[in-house]
Amino acid sequence: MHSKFGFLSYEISHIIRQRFNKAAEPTGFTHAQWRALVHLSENQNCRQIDLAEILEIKPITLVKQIDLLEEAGLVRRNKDSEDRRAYRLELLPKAHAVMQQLWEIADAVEAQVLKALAVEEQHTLNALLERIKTDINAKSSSEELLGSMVPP
Amino acid sequence: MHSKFGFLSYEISHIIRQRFNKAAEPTGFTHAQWRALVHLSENQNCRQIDLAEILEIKPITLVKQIDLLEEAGLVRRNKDSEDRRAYRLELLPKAHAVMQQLWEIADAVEAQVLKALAVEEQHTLNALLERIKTDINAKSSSEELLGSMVPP
DNA sequence: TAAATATAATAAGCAAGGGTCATTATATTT
DNA sequence: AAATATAATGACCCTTGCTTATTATATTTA
Repeated sequence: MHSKFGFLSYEISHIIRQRFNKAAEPTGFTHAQWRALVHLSENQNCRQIDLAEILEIKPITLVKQIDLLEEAGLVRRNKDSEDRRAYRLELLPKAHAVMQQLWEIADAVEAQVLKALAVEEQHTLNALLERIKTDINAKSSSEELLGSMVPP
Repeated sequence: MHSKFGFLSYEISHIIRQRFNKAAEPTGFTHAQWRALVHLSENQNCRQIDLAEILEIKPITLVKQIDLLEEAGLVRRNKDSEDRRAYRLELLPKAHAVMQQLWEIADAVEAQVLKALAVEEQHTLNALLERIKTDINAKSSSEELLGSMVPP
């Protein structure tokens, strides 16, 4: 029998995104922007390219999300004083209020989705997923390393 | 500390889809069509609306996937003899050959992604996700039931 | 130090996956 | 018979992400 981890993880995360987007609709923010906000708050004043790497999306994909967050007054692009090509992303005060609201939605959606599991099982699940994620990241950076050692 | 199950499951399934789509590119099928094929093979001769419900997508979204699978000669729409509005979806012989090839890709991608976990841990992970999925399905059908008992 | 190369942000335009709303042809209920 | 519900689908839109190319700087190399 084949494993269905791929389908399962996709289906569950799809449900989470759908429910989040629906519940967050009045705020005007989507799950993708929410993800950017959370990672930005954990890496304040980073450059766009850094945040893109953290989010594992291409810089051009992030540009549009930042545009939206900037229009909404949650984020400001500050010129990097040391590199005139780059911007530093600043999380504005308004962002914290919005994020509090979005965390409530995110937590509620997640609790609903995970309610079939005991708290201990939820920890196990998260720990297993964290290990998968860490391993993937480690592998891709060792590949990058390998790539840089074998120039074209 | 907030749980990040939503982000984790999204990120991992996104990686799986990306890798699958890349590896399956020569076959001309995407992960969404692959998912439809697998669920159809487990529910042969069902109607489009049934398959859409199984896949948790809207019927109109499925229409396009079935169009592609039909063009590729993997699926045939047969008129339902009891309901002239409906089609029954038949998996053609060619589908089985293609699916064998796609299972190899899917299994390889999954093995790569899950390789940080011991086989036993992989089983635990799948079992936990299955329980989440089952619980969500059970809840949504009881909601439907409830809905039908309280007409608008 | 001038020239080649790399990098940060971004514009233009595309793909995949999914959705809403409306339509047509049947079924089912009233 | 008339009203309502349902299966498939057409027209068109959204979200998230991508590739390729451009501009303005930085950095490296010859």
